[in-house]
Amino acid sequence: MDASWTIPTVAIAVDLAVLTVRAERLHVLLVNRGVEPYRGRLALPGGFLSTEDEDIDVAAARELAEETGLDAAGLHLEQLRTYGAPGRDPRMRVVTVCYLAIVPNLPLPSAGGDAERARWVPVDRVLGRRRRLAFDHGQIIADAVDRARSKLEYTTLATAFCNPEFTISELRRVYEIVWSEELDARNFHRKVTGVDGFLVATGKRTSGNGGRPAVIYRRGPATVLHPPILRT
Amino acid sequence: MDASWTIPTVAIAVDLAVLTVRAERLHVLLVNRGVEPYRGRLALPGGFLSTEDEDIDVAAARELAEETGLDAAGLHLEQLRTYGAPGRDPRMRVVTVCYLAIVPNLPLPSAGGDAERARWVPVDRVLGRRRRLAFDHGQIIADAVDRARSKLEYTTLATAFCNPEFTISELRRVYEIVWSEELDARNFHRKVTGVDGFLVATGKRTSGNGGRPAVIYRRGPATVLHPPILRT
DNA sequence: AACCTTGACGTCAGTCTGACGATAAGACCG
DNA sequence: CGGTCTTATCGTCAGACTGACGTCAAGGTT
Repeated sequence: MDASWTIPTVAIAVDLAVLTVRAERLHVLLVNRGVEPYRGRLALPGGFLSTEDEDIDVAAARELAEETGLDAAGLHLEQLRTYGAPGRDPRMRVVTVCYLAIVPNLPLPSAGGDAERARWVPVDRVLGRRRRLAFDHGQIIADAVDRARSKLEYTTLATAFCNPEFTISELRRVYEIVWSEELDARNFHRKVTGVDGFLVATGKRTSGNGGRPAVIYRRGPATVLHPPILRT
Repeated sequence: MDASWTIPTVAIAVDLAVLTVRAERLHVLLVNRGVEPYRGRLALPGGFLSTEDEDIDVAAARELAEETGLDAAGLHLEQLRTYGAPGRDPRMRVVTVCYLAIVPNLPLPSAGGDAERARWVPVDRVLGRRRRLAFDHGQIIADAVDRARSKLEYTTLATAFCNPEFTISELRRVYEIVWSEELDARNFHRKVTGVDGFLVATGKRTSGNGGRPAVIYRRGPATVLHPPILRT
């Protein structure tokens, strides 16, 4: 470090891996890139900091709102990892702070600027190398799915895939689809109702679905699962 | 975003939360800051990227080597989180990518440049607000300790606190000290020897410690614990 | 040799788990 | 209206796991 050394500065981007369960499959939100590099390829939604002073978490929430039209408040949004290998963007040095967002199966309000290019893509179609994504976004999605899968075991994250009110069956379908594994409905019911603060009964019941009406729950105050619900 | 908008760039720093167990307590490596801001305060070791092209993971390994004299190869080094609130550094906008390093209880080779100012500080003295650290480093240490505590449950991370060869008692002391919780030696022995690929016996035994010699183990190929070793 | 210390292994009751049976409560269909 | 299908909820039971704790092994110390 000689006397003429100055602190190097780089561009900071924020990318989002937005996951949801729809049509019995795990999906990730992707956009078609309209500009070089990787023009025409699918990519994670994201962008650069809007100003030099923007908080990173705020930038993530802003991008989520811009790309999905959803308000970040109430949705699950957590930092995933930062990807900073040189050369991952051919234009310039970019360090990307990636976030994992979990949203219920809501219709994307396709109004708004960038959101029109956004679409849901099944993750197995992305991870199976059927499509090559822009940058290192394939790896990022793999990391995001790994994180989500393992957090289902130890936290109440699964409720973030559900609407505010949901049944135990809906919650079980989340586990089954994210894990790609069938679960016994009776044992699952016993486990989730046994965890203190996981589920809160609303008193309401479903109707009209054919079959015995299910009790409708809301997510409880717990954030970690004691005991955990482990994969086999 | 008007036409004159240009991509903002910020300074990227890499900070390290290096944890070890020594003298029956969990310690974190801290340095005395020699420059403003926060001159004279304790801070996490770290620094800016050396060049605009340096990989972030490489920068973390380089800082670890510079500050501890240890070779990052063989040590546990994982990304913890990125802290990017504006104003966390009063000089300029800095985004810090933090890493969690776990090292065995080795004497710090105090040779080398920055390492002379580095010292081990018990984490409970830091977290108890007994000392105010520079920047948001107190929060970062709290996050690092949380991560370490919870990874002991589900991964083989505890072996990273041990020398390459260790006994089950030494491993148990790691759990007890990191968790601040006493564990039954007999049940612990049963659990760790029951996990496939966690421990590999070397065939050697300890001697001269007073008491029955202990079998010496080496870490096995497993990285996750099935079943986990849960806190109460 | 008696005793202390630490490690390794056993016992046992209570709990949790997975596999699966039984019942409840609706829709659908003749 | 009763039979049947579907889905939800509750129960049963054997095997695995857990925590609490006893026993023996194998070295030092006095």
